[in-house]
Amino acid sequence: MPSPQFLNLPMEKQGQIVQASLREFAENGYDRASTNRIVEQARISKGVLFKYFEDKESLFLYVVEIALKAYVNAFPAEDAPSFDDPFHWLKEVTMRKIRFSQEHPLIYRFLVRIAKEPEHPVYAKVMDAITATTQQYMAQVAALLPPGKLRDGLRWEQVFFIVECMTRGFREAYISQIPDAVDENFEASFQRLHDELDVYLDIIKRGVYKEVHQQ
Amino acid sequence: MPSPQFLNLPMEKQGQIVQASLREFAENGYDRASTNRIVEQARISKGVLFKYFEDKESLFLYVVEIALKAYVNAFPAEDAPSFDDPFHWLKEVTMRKIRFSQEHPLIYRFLVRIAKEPEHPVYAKVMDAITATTQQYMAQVAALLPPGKLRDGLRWEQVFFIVECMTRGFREAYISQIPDAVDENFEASFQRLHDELDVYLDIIKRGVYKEVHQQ
DNA sequence: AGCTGCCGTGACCATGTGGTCACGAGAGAT
DNA sequence: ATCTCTCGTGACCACATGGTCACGGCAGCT
Repeated sequence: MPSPQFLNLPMEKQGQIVQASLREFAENGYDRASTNRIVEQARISKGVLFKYFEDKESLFLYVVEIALKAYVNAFPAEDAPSFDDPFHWLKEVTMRKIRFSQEHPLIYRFLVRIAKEPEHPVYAKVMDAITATTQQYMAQVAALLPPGKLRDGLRWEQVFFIVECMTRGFREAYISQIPDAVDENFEASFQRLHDELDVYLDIIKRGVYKEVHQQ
Repeated sequence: MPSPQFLNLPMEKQGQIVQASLREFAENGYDRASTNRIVEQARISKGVLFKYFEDKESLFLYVVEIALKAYVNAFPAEDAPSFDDPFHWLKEVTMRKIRFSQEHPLIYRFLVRIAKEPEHPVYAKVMDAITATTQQYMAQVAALLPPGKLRDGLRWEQVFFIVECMTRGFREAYISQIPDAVDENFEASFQRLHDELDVYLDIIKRGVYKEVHQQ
């Protein structure tokens, strides 16, 4: 979508523009985001922005593309976790999402913002890409879901649903205001999240399995 | 906040204005909402709207007031449920929220919209009012939380957290697109929700209690 | 009929928006 | 030195926004 001119720019300058756009869109949403502020932040002139991109929407879509690419990269299919229990996998996915939100806070906030604007045309596309990513990540899992472990009447999709709800609330509550830069005691807080998450996943696990999994 | 002029208007006209504002704000959020469209929808002229309300924000705050009043009324303290198990109460609260969202879809969407704009000044106020409502509703519950029922290391606040996450996802998934008017087979779908909700609450209950509660 | 006072009107204002375009700086070629 | 061509500039445009205000209609009084 961007013009060749843009793609021939030094990476640093491309980065400036993308970063400024990400921030502006993340903070204000699509409509309220101002191209004036973007060019100001990116230290370029108004005119050239619209030589690089056809219009505001084109810029937005490009930034969406970048964000999704980064997101997908955080879930490389080749090292999807092997597991003996689907809950290992659920935990791994959640931790990767959290790690992503800490390593790419701007992109994360950008995507979260989009998720709050369902009326916007790209909403469906972005959400599809995101769920597709984790679903592709779980492709092998689907086939291996152990039958008979769940209490009668329960389906794995219900389990996934409740886990997804919980982890979303978890992410929002614990990392709602992430700084732009990575925190210094990153690993320490990461470990705390790890433990806390275990508590909640264990609740659901005990709630859905026939017999209690040994701790 | 509105001028006496407005309050002396026939109720029907007041209703027109409030309804038009609710819809415009619910659909577009505060910033994107257009007073031009509001006066158009409400069939009044631009000038008089700003005689009734000092400015856009004042109108918005008034509408917020109306919405919150309606919400609070949906949780009358006098008939807070008596219970032998906090989960009865959790279920009752959730069902009332769902019922409210079906009986006042416009107001519900309006409040949901606000909940998606944390940067807006009224966000905190609205969220506080909402949580205060359910908390006041549960005042007696807090004192009566049965000790010793939870597995060691678990706290009730963790249980409430996970239930809140689950029920929010539940509401969003099942009633994301509610029509403006109440559905005709209202009670039937309400019963379905009832049953489905039981499944999820039961999962959490089994997950947090020491021994399984008899079904 | 004439006067008064209030309510509602919509053209109008300043401001900010997404987007344009005539201009100029400067590098390379001759 | 001059020409050319590309890239970047920022004043500028039409438009939509929240908000204003001189005006007119009209009910009630004298």
